[in-house]
Amino acid sequence: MRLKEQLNRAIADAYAKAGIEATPISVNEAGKPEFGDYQYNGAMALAKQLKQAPREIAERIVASLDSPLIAKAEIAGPGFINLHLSDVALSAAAQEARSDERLGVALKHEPIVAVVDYSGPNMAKEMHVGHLRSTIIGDALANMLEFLGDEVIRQNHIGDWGTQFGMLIAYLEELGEAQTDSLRDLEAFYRAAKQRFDEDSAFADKAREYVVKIQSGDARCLALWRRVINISLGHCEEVYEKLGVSLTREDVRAESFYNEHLPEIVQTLKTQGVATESEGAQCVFFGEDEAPLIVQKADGGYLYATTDLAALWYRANVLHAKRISYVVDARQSQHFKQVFATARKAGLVGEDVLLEHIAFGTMTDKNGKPFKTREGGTVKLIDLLNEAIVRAKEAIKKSGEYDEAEIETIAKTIGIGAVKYADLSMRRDMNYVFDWEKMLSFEGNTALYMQYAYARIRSILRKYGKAPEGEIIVTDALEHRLLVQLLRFEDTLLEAAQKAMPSYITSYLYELATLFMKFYEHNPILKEGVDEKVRQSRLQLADLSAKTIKLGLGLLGIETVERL
RNA sequence: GCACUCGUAGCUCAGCUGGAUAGAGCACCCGCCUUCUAAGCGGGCGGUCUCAGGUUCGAAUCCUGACGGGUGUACCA
Repeated sequence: MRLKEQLNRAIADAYAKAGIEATPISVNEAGKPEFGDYQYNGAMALAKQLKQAPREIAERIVASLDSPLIAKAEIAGPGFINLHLSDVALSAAAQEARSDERLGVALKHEPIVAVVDYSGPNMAKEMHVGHLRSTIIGDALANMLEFLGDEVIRQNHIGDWGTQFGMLIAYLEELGEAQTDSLRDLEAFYRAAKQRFDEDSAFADKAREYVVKIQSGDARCLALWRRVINISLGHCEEVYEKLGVSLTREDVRAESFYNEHLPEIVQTLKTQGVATESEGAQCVFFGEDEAPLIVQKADGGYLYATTDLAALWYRANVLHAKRISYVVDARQSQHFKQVFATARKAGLVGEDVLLEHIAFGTMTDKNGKPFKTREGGTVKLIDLLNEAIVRAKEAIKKSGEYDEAEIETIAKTIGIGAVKYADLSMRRDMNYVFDWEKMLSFEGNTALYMQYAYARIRSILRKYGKAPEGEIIVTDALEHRLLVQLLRFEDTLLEAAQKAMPSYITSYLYELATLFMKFYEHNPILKEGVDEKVRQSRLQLADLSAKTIKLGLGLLGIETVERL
């Protein structure tokens, strides 16, 4: 239910009715339960304009306020309007939501094609913990947009093109082409190849020559290259599978895919005068103090920026995207700013296409330094995930009796859930220090808290065994708050999707689960002595809570289990 | 040098389309399992929201500056 939209409309109507000629501001969620559910703070700002006391203005607004959603509007302090929502209206909406697969969340009226570019691992190395953020934030964003009705095209812009591949295939050839087993540990393979490259100049020359050969389409080199890419992609898919990320091979649109378009991109930029030559390279300039965007090197080679421009053109003109979101580390802000500006200037994307860099902070080590692949201190992503599952297993064994299969499922669900939640629950623009304990914690505000709340509810519903029915009757303030929180789901989701902020969802879910836990402690459901109508009502509140938690976590890519 | 970003409780973080006594988790102290899962609930402790100005009826939130951390800054991706 779009609560804010409805309340804002009610306020706008009240303005019109009261003859107030001004654009109302938006209602806010109330800071404290005593202040109602929502508050409207627009009266104070009007005082000067209307030359009237703010409380009097508030009274005029309240007198004209007429909405079935609002049970009571009170004026407080200097002119706050505290809105108390109607339990009758909310109950009806909640019942509707409960019987709807989408929990009452409307599909967009005008869906668009939205491209989400995320994960983008380098094929020369294994994924490490630094790749976690792009992968799971991007996946969450894609899921949210898709759920809201957009046609989402996931794009995994893998790094499969560049100088390292000459080195890798030269080394693979040297080992003997049958030796693909040695690629199983890609990190070790990379290190060994690098060592050969650094120590033997003849080998280095061959590696460089192979780069050219791949790019010019030499069949044998291409075959070797494809072998490396395939195995490397297999590693990634293993991680995606374990992580529960929705990316598939269909979503891969590698750097090499754009290779053939690069010359025409540069040509276009040159023809339009967007790119000019400087020190032999083709550059796009922005300002005195700003380094240019180089689109073609002095030696004729193309760069990262060129590929991104080609990708942008492709996404806007072939895929017809109207929103293109790059989920990439904040360190590349300037790069994207320049690439977007260049694409616009050259008309590679239309004015009506939203280009956004969904920047996220860097994951660092304890010294505040970003993880580096070649420094040995890197944690492989697959190792983190496996460790999470092991620790989850230990925690499970302490707390209950499960059979073997159940242990596997539950450990994976809560272990992976913990890792993803630890990351998603923080604002994405924050840097943070990688910490095993934090990633693998099961206490407090973690995925497990929500998963536990979910399992508790499912247990009650299982025990009851039938579908609850009848009205939802609010018997106390706690139930009212739970009900309001449940109906705030759509507003939260809309904002999270619009701003690409998965942490809005985690905050929401934590609050919801907290309210449910309190409700659970204080308001018995199946116990003796509970009035039958109240029981039916509470069962429904519990049911919708479970469904909302499951859906919300699901959009974040976090699973639930029926029993914990 | 220039640009971007962050600076909130001992630690990790919410809150930042300006609003009423600034919220969680962890840690620490106390209480609650003979009835729906104690991975939980209740209570306590803990803050000059980095600092200084400004805008405003009202600033953790907006603007300017300083300080501190991180990052980027011409042919890597």
